[in-house]
Formats: sequence, C-alpha cells, structure tokens
Amino acid sequence: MSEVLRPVRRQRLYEQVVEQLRQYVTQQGLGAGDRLPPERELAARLDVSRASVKQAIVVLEVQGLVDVRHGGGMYLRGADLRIEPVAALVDRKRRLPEVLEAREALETKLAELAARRRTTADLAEIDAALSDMRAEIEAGQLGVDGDRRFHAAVTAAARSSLLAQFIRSIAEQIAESRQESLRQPGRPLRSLGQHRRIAEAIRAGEPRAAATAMRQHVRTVSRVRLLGWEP
Amino acid sequence: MSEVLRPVRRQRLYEQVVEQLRQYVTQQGLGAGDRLPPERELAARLDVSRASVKQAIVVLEVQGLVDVRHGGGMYLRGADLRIEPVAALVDRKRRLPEVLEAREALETKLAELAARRRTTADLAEIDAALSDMRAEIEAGQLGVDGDRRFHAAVTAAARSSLLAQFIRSIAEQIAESRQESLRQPGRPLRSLGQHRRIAEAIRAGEPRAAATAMRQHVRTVSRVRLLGWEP
DNA sequence: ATTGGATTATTGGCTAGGCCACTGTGCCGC
DNA sequence: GCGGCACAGTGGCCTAGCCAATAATCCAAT
Repeated sequence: MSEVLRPVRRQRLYEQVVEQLRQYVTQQGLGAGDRLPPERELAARLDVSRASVKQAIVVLEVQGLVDVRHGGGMYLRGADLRIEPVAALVDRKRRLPEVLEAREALETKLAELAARRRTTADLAEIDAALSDMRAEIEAGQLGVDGDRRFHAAVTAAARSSLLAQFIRSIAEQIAESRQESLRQPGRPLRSLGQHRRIAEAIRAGEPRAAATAMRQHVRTVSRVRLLGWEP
Repeated sequence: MSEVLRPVRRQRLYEQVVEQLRQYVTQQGLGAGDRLPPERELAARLDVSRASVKQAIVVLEVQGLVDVRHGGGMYLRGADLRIEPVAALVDRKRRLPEVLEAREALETKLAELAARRRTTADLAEIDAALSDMRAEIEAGQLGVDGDRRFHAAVTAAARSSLLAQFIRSIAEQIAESRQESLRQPGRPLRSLGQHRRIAEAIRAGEPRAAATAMRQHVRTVSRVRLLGWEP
C-alpha cells in the first residue's frame, strides 16, 4: 500500500466563485450594506454562467453573509464575506475527517521515504525531537513542540518537497488535532513511545515497518474530536 | 405606527426543495450512505428545474449533509438531512434579529387589541400572571413562568387566532431569548414593572398606551444575545 | 409644491434544453 | 478467467430566455 494520495478533491466551480467574491469584497473595501455587482455582471467578469454565480450566491445566502432582494440587488450583511467564527469552527470540525485521512496518507508515505533516504543528520534531528518531547513531558507539559519537531524531522528526512508542501497546507488543522489529542490523559507518553518505534524503523532503514508504525500512530491520534463542545 | 407585520419573507424555491428533500429522506427511512435520486428525477418529481434542485443540493453540500460524486450520484453523509445541532444553534442565532422584529410587531398589535377586547376574566388572568411572576422573583427565581403566562394572557385577550398562531410559530425562540434576558441582573424586576404598565393600559382600555408599553418592553428584552459562547 | 400613478430599465428567480466529463457495469474477445 | 471497451447513467456546466420585483423617472392632478 505504498500508494500515493488521491488527486486533489475536485473543486466545484461555485466554490471558486465564492472565493473570488470574498476576495473582491475585501479588495474593493466593501462593507456592511454595500451592494454587490449584479449576477449578470459577475457572470461576465468571472466568465462563468449565471447559474454558477447563482449557486455561489446561494452559499453566501445560507451562511447569512449576503441579503438578496428580488429585483433589488445583493447586499453585504457584514463587514466582509468571511464566515462567522463560530460557524467556521463547525465547518472545520466537519472537514476534520477528510484532513486526517489525508494526513494518514501523507505521513505514512513520508515515513517510508524517510526510512530509505535518511542521513545521519536526519537521525540526529529525529533523536533531538524525541529528547525534546521527553523533556517536555517530564516537565509536566503535553509535548506539543517535541511532537511537531518530530514530524517535521521525518518530513525533512523524506526529501519530498511536494509531499512536504501538502503537509504544510493542512498543518494548521493538524496542529489543532495534535493539541486536542495530547490533552487526553496518558496520551503524551504513549505518543512518545510510538514516535520511538517510528524512529527505530527509520534508523534501521525499514520502509515498510516505518510506514506501518506511522500509520498506527496517526490513526490513534486521529481518534479524537476536534472540539469538545457538544451541547 | 400600529402597523402590521411585513408580508412573509419571500421563500426561495431552493429552500422549499431542501425542505422536501429532508422530508423525503426521513419518510423513506434512508440512512447514512444511502443514495438520493438523480437530479433529473428529483427535478421531474418536484416539478422544478434542474437548476433549482442543484441550488438545494449546493445547500446540503455546504452543510456537509450530502456527498456528491461527479457521475456517481449523491449520497447521504448522516442518518438524515437534519442540520447538525451545533450548526443549528449558529443558524438560529443568526436569525434571531428577524424573530425579534416579528415578535415586536405581533406583540404590540396583540397588546393593542387586548386593550380593546379584554374581558374581566382576561384581566383576572393577567393579574394572576403578574402575581405568579412576583412570587417567583421573591422566591429568587427568574420569573420565567410568570413571564410566559403574562404574554399568553395578553395574547388570549386579544382574541386573534391568526396573530396567536404566528406567535406560536416563533414561541420556541422567544422562550430562549426570554430565558437569556431574565438571567441578566435586575432584569426580572424591571420586566415585572413593564408588565404592570402594560396591564394597566389594557385594564384602562387604552390601545395606544398598551401598544407603546408593550413595544418598549419587547425592545428592551430584545437587547440580548441568544447564546454567550463566543470563543 | 407635493402627491400619486404610469413607464421603463435594471436585476434577481426560474425554466428549458443541451453538451461534456466522470463512473460503473456488463459484454466481448483473448 | 481477464483485460479492455462500449454504453448508459449521472453530475457539472453552459446558453438563452421569460417572468417578477424593484427602482428611478417623468408626468399629471390636486
């Protein structure tokens, strides 16, 4: 299962339009109550059909960001088109599973490559990360920094700028799940143990073992809900 | 300004379609992973254009309720199409201003009508509600029940089954804002005072005074945020 | 001068119909 | 069997157009 990642999730046209509209609003310095260009003009300027523009407008409408008046135009409800903070959290939470799947695919492959390509310097950095994490835990902390440093070291050892970039693009959400995961009692120590197994496989130059260990690690870390506030 | 409410908010076709789809799913007993009928079939059975169906689908997609695969069909992500609880709260909060506007219009008119049509029995019930609320407050409670009973009594005295039904349709959200409002320090007592003024105007048979007093009351109650959890 | 009513352009709501792209399935030849 | 291929089903997107609500303007009547 040394498989690559799936191609990027197909992006709907209306999603791109939504994004363009957000940018347009901030770029033009529009604020609450300001009017958006007519559908027809948007369609023309973005070179898409009115139907696609309409789908984007529907999105903004259900998110409560714009106010659409039949025959009267479309108006901003807030200062911009950014999704409301609380709603954004809900949204992120909803997308978490997808992110974690991607992370599993990426990190597993990274571990495999790291086992093949690691240099002595890489191994030193990995060891340093392990020490960091242990020190943090012994100091009563969660070991967040050591955790991050470890995964960064493995990524560096894999020497795939492409995979590294993919990981970077979801780094923020990974950081959140890491934080949440390490907060669970006993998790920091067990995480450290899993890191050690991964490091051993990489040091031994055993790609399959490294991949397997990493997969197991990521999966256990993934078994966590991002936010705890379910009323 | 004894004016009635604005005509109902114009409902978009896609909103109706979303509603129909929700009902369809529960009615057919569909669950997670089940497939929805094709767009074309939905359009035909609901007698709307495919574009409108698509807009509804976009809504469900944005809310993370369905999974749409190009060329492969549409699949339920959850057990039903009900919006996620947390997201529902966000949504309700977003719509609160609208609800409170409606409440102001309705209750103001109800107070006016009550001042014209109240019977001795109505006045007795209103007085009973006031006593209830005072007793609750003296017992260290918020007076939620007395509050509700008071507004119910005024509504009954107005003898407009139509307005009463409108109020009922937003009763749940009014209850939330009431709860939240009365939690503020000093609010229960001041609310009771406002209730007394409204009751006096109704007893005196002064529609304009009753309407004004009710409007002021509802407006102060409205100045409250539904939920406090802004992280 | 102001109000009230038509007129017209603008703009969103919705439909019809069509082409293309992706997916899955089953058939056919090897 | 097994691999490739054709085909039907389905979503993605477009073009073109009509209808309905709004808003701006102008004119007439008070």
